Amino acid sequence: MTQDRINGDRAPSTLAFLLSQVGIHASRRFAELIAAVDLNPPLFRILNLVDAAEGESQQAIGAAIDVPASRMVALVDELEHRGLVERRPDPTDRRVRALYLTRKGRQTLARGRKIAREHEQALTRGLAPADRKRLLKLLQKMVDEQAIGKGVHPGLSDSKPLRN
Amino acid sequence: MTQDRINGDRAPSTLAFLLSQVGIHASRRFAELIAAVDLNPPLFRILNLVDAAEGESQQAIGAAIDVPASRMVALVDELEHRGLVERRPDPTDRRVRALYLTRKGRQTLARGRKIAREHEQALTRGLAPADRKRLLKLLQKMVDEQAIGKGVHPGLSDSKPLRN
DNA sequence: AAAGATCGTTAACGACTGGAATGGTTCAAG
DNA sequence: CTTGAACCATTCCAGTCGTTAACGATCTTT
Repeated sequence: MTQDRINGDRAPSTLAFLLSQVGIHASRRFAELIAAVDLNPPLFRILNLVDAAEGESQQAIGAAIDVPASRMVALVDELEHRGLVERRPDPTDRRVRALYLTRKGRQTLARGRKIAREHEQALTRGLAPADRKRLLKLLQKMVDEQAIGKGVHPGLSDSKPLRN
Repeated sequence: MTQDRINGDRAPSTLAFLLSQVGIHASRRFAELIAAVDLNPPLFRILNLVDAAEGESQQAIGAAIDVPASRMVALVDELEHRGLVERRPDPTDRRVRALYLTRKGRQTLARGRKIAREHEQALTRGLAPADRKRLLKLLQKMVDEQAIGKGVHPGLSDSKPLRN
């Protein structure tokens, strides 16, 4: 095979670039793994949010992860069709569709979380515990200073092949 | 404004999640900045590659960053239309379109690199030099162990608003 | 010389998103 | 009360992108 004679790595590899590479890799990989329970990152994220705050409105949850209302509809539809989440009328506001997890939803969420943990391990495999801790702190610091949103990022929902 | 009563951050914030957040943020932000010279990440990436290996074929360069041949066409078209890159016939293989930077291409590349440096600084602002170094090493280690490709990731080409 | 790869290109299809417009509903002001 | 602004959920639509498949031209291997 024609070796990649082209030097794709000769660059000093800036932090910004590395961060992008690793971050996107992490996302993609997670998307692949979470597909095992028929979820994609946004869906999984929503399940988590609903669990953390049951009874909230779609938009409230959408706002928490920067997902526009119009998109939330389809996402929640999906979740509801699969019987993972329920839309119930809000007793105090008839406009609102309060979200609740179903028993099945909790099960799926639990399985998803397990996958997330495994992903975490796989990703940090090769890093000593001390390193992990350090990395965590450094990243946390960056997030704090960069005012990085906590949204679900569009375009990373599906698990692209990711040859590897 | 209705405070986001929903706890979007109560999660232990795993390394995987943080990495995704930060990485995607870095990509998005860079896309915004590089737009100042009318480039998007893939285009900038290609410019860099061509500079590093002038005279290479489109596909060779595409392979180096995991961009399929069919996509390279449009990308290089764009670059060529703007007069940043030239397609020249390859003296030894008439199928090949060897790529070369134009004077203007070099100028734009230089400007893009400056932007990249500024982005790097902005991103790591708040991190002590020692921290930066450590972070760099840790990430590098992860990349090595994860066999992460050096591709340009689809879906992150344009600069979405990224409220902030 | 023939068959099988390879390069660049084009066309077609499908996937995904966000914005605008629409009922129904609530809330605040007068 | 009554009226208008703000708000929730939903539908529709349009623009963006990227991937696959097929194609001619050209090289290479046998």
